[in-house]
Amino acid sequence: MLSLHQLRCFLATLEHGSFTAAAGALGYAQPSISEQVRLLEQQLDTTLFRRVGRGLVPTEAARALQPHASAALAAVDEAGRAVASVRELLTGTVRFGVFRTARFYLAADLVADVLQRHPGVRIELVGQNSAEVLEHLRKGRLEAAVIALPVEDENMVVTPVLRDELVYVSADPTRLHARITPADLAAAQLVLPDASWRETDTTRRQLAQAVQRTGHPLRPRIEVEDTETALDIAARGLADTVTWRGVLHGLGDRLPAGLGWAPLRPAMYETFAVVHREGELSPASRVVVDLVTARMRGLDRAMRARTG
Amino acid sequence: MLSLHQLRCFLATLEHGSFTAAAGALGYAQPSISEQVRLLEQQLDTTLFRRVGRGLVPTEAARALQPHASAALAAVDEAGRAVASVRELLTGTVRFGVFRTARFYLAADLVADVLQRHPGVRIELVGQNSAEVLEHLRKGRLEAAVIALPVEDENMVVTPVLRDELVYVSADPTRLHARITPADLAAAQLVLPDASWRETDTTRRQLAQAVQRTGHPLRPRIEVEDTETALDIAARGLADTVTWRGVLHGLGDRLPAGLGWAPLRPAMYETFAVVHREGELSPASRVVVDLVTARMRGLDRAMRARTG
DNA sequence: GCTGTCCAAAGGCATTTCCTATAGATCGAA
DNA sequence: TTCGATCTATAGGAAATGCCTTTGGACAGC
Repeated sequence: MLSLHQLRCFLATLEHGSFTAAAGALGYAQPSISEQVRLLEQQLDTTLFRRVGRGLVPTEAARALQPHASAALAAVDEAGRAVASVRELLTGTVRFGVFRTARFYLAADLVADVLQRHPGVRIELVGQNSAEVLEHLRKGRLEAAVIALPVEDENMVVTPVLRDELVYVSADPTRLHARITPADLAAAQLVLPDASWRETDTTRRQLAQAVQRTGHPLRPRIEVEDTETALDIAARGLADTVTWRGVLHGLGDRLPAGLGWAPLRPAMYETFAVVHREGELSPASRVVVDLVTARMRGLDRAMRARTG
Repeated sequence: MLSLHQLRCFLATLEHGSFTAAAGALGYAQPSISEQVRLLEQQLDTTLFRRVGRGLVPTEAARALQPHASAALAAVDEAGRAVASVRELLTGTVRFGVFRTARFYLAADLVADVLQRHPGVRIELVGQNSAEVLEHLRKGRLEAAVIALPVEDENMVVTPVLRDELVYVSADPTRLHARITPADLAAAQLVLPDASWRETDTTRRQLAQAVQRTGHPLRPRIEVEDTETALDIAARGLADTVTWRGVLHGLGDRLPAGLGWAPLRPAMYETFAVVHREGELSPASRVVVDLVTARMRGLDRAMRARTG
């Protein structure tokens, strides 16, 4: 089969006009070049140079071959550069898994950070739900992610980065007394997000367990997909909801007007962790992992400070 | 150094999703593919596939590499086809050496013939002069040619194809008596072509030898480069000239009006031969050699018939 | 005719390539 | 959970390839 090396030797010979000169240019001995070109001629079943006296004269076939040989070498060159560019994070796509409500914690700031450091890259933040993201990690479709614990997989490196607390949210101040108990939750008219993931979502399961201990099922009056939709509905006074303090913190003044919150007792926590498979992480993922870790931990400190 | 084989293995792996499948497709054992891809990763200093469980997941680097790898393989493929196409005479350039006045013998018909049989080829008919063309042959810049004898080179295959006779040409009928002798030539006002080649041109040398035997030098009154110019001048009555019967034959009714011709005594002949180096001739040259041989021999027969 | 230059051929060493066999890991099904 | 099928990684050996040095032959220029 044709090889790049043969083409290189051929082009050098064409350029320098002799095997000897080509050998000099490429740093080989003359017979090596001679052999490579002969092999090429044999494989192409044609004569590339007429051996006349002590010189070589390229044939028509050689002239026909030249541009394509150059193109092949150029493509390989370009290939190396393209890969290097991905390796150096100059181009390419960075994929990172996130839990559904990550946007309230990381917002666009994470993306801005990455883009500022690596202006050429594309970013994909993928993930509908922590369980789904974990599955992607297991299947290798994602290298790293930030998701809610627990992650029961010994092949994963799990780095907890933020502990958040579930709070009760209502537009009615009278319902925001000091301690909201599971019994209160069971009695309340609730709107809950993550309709499609209610079977696997860890928040749902925590809530359901706590309420069920009171002898009642968790039966939200309204189910929606999106956290913000749930908050909007709560703001209209149609139902109360629960959400993470981090979400309220992240929304800031974009929180629908009129909403207040109160802690649950016993408190319910969710821990988010940066997760990736054991072994080497690609530079791209490394960058995002570090940024996310730093941001989430900063947020964690900020929220604890406010509580304290 | 990056090799095509590595790229082939890489692309097959990418396409089939596993080393095993790629090996099956390429007809190798699985470890061979595995090794080639590992080598490629090593040389590119990057990971192309994440080994996850029993499958492979291409990385961003792999996606960046793919189009360039394909381009390289395509270029090589194209190279092979281009060479094959030259080999099969579908395209490419046919270079053929001709003596200066060949156009009067072969005219455009030769070109038309070649083009009709091989519509893709380019044709170059090069040559200022037989001596110059012979030199090109010796240096290997030309594969084959049709030139005037003698060719004193034992490495050349010489095939005589046409014998032509030098004739005296004048616009004055009184000077066209039956036999033009060297003495007549010495006395005549002559216009001769091939001014630049008078030292090497075989016609000139033959003429000069014959005239010098009469004790006079050959001193043409006028010298021009082109045969047709010489004939034009002769037609104006400014001087007489000599030329080959084949030229008059080839010009046909494009011969300037008013010119007549007479044979020389003793007669002077020039033999044209198809000449090429010993050994294999490229298919392209073979075609032209055969065509020229046939045409010139046909012309030779036609001219002898007219004489007889 | 002599000399320097170039291509071709031969022999030998080192590397690469490819194979088989096997071990380790994982996934899906029983 | 276990078993079997499937895939990758590794090891070791055989074959092929690549490259070198040496040498011979042809040619060009002095």
